[in-house]
Amino acid sequence: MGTPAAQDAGPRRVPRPRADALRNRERIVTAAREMFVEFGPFAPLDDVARRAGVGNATLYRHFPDRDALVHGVVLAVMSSVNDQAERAAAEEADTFDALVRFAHAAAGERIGALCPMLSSGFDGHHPELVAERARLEVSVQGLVTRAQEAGRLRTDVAVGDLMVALSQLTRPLPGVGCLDIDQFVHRHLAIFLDGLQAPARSALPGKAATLEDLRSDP
Amino acid sequence: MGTPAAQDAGPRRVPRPRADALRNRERIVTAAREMFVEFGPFAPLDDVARRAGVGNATLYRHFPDRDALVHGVVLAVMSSVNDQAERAAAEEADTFDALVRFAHAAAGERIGALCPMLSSGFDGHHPELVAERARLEVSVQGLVTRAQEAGRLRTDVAVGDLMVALSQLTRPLPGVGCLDIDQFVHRHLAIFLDGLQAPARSALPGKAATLEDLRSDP
Amino acid sequence: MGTPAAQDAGPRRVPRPRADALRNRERIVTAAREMFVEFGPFAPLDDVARRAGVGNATLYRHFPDRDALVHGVVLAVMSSVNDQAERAAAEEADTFDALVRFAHAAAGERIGALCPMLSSGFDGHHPELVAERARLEVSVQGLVTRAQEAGRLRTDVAVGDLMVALSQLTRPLPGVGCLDIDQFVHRHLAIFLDGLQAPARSALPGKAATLEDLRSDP
Amino acid sequence: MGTPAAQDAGPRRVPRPRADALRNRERIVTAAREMFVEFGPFAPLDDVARRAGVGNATLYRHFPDRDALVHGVVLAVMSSVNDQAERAAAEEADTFDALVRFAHAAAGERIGALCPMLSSGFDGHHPELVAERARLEVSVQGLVTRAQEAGRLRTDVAVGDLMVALSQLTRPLPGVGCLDIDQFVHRHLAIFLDGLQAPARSALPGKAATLEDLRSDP
DNA sequence: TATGAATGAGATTTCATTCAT
DNA sequence: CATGAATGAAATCTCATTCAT
Repeated sequence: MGTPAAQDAGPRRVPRPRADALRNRERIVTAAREMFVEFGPFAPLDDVARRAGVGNATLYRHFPDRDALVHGVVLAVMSSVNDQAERAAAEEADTFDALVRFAHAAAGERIGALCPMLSSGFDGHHPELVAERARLEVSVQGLVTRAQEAGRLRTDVAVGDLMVALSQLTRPLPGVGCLDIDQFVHRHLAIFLDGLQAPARSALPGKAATLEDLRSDP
Repeated sequence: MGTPAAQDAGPRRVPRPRADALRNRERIVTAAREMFVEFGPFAPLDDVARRAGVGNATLYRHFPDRDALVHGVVLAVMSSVNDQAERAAAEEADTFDALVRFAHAAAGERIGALCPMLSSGFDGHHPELVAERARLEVSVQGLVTRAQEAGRLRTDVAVGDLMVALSQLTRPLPGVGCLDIDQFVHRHLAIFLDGLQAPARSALPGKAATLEDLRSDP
Repeated sequence: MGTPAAQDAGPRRVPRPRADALRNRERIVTAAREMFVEFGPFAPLDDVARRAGVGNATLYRHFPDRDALVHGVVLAVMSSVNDQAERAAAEEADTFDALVRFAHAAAGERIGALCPMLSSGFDGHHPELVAERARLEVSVQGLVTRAQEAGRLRTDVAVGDLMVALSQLTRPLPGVGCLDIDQFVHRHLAIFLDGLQAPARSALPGKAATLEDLRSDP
Repeated sequence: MGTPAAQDAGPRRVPRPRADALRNRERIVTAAREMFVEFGPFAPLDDVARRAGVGNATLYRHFPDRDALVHGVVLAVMSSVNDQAERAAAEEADTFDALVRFAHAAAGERIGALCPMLSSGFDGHHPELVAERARLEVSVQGLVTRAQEAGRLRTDVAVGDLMVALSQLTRPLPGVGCLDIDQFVHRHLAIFLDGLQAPARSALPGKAATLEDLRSDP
């Protein structure tokens, strides 16, 4: 006490998570992400724990139930996707090329695996999720807006359309890899992106999907 | 034996299914199709039976296990889809319009629900399935070929590309209807179809998917 | 159809539970009652099922969760106790003797084992429970009232006092039979019953407990 | 070694427990006593530790397993009860009044919570327990003997009867406070004490319980 | 020493499938 | 043939206890 280190914080309140605990949490999220991509969001949690190399109860310490784990994985994927969006915006000269690069990068991040996770009990109002969505607003929405202003992207679509179709087209098929969908993903994405270029050949039914529409319970 | 009734078949060989048994089978397939669309291919079979209004053991009499039931549903969906393809080919003058009409009709038939079913243990060599695929060969393949020959469809895609993307884009989200995907399906399909029109704006990665590629275990 | 048996009931609605199912249900309740007496209301349900000689899932078919099972056991015990009360009232000449006989009989029925069960999630408003309590109202309340009117029972106690003290004094000690409480139960009950005889030697603190006070959530 | 400090003990033999360790032990026993009264003797030990405001491992340092903790709590309760007995004997003129006062005081000390604890693996021969029982012998046994010699207490009961009935009548109902038993405890105790006064109205079945009978494994 | 984290064993509950009426 | 009931295997989750910081 009285040391400089003790000044800016109360005495050992929230005593900084231990290094090994952080590493375990990381490993669990990684394992869960892989398992969910491969077997869907109902992969046995014991298997997730085994793949992460921890006991099952350790998993439950970090994530009290499946929904919490799904939440963690969704956050991780969204974060990666946002990273990709920011990188694409920064490094790509042409506005549509940036979109294309982002889309294929997001496919690589297995963004399609998010879809089935959203079906689980899911709190769309969780602060962390709201924050990550705000980041998405800035990055991907930016990509879309700039491409539209440059006349490179048809104006009857919105960012939600891009995200949903991107996710659907890249959704994995849970279970064993009979009919490996991955080999087709980038083809179909390319076709869809072609369809996104202005001018529109056909009038689109329905209304453009905004980010708000992607909220679980609006 | 020897009686007129026994002429075309041995005694009590295939004793012609009773009318109520046939109706039960039909109701089970219908119920299973709805449940699989709503909850995915792992919906509890007892629930399927309850929705069909029969006892669970009756379900098991008609379909010895889940795979058999999935098989039945897949056949039913493929059959409906083939019907739609034949109708579109017969009634639509423009070759690409026929494709468009077929695609939206197939989306209405919930073809996307097939995807997760293909993950189950699935015998791609089953005679009925082979037969239905042959019908697909004639109908949808015909739509594609004609549109390509008429210069209305880019030539670097194949029928497998259409079927897979069509299925993926229309896949339902299992669970409660948070984020109702259905409202977007036809939009995204329209965009994808725009992308399918010739000439191609971008070179497609990978190779075109044929019907053969859609076999579960190639 | 058209038979007399089919007249008074719609066609096979609520098709009368099967004999073996009824027997199983009975066996489960009996086993649970024994286990709860011996190990308390948190005895493993698998053990209950094993003692009943059925599979665990059979237990869950009859009683969806522990509370339902506890409910069933409580009903069974209350029913037995009510039987004892009616018999004592019918066969015993002296009004206080009837109370005494009932109390010891109820102790033999292990009424004390009810106490810890009431701690579980427990629906005091369940119709069956309400009915059984009404029966208690008639029988035990009758015993108490008559004894009081005959001047054989102090008038500053009520039926709730009797039931609670009777239950408490005869509560089993869960776990192995170290310190076998059973050998003392009837002694202490006799002393308490002595204290119940008029005239009161001491003023009682608090207010008399009615049957209403024994409702879980009043 | 050889230093003055090491004279009365070998080097670092029983190095006198630190003040904070003692305080922790105290807090753990208090918390455990409260939790056991409220939730029974199987309250999660992590919860006990949390209520005590210490880490779970600290609890395990002081009490290697649940039985050790139960042992500690039982000792604490017995000690309090003995205190009450000595005070009642010293301050109350009438011998039966002393018993009455002691009984109600013991009820206030939650002596009833001891009952379920005796079900746990319990070493009745532990020296500390033997010592505390000896103290009980002197204090409560003294109260009983004196009242009997004064003709104020029926002679067919023994101190074990008093202790067991007293404990049973004041046992708490674990779980949430539906049916709050506490409001009735002192009523029933008063009735029981009335029944304890001489002369006996009824012959008691069984044999009087001595302190020896309360040993866990006789 | 005190602590948060980790762990495996066990309890509850669900469900695909078989049995008996 | 149709049905309700029964079953075991597996999944989720809890908790007493040990480990490492």
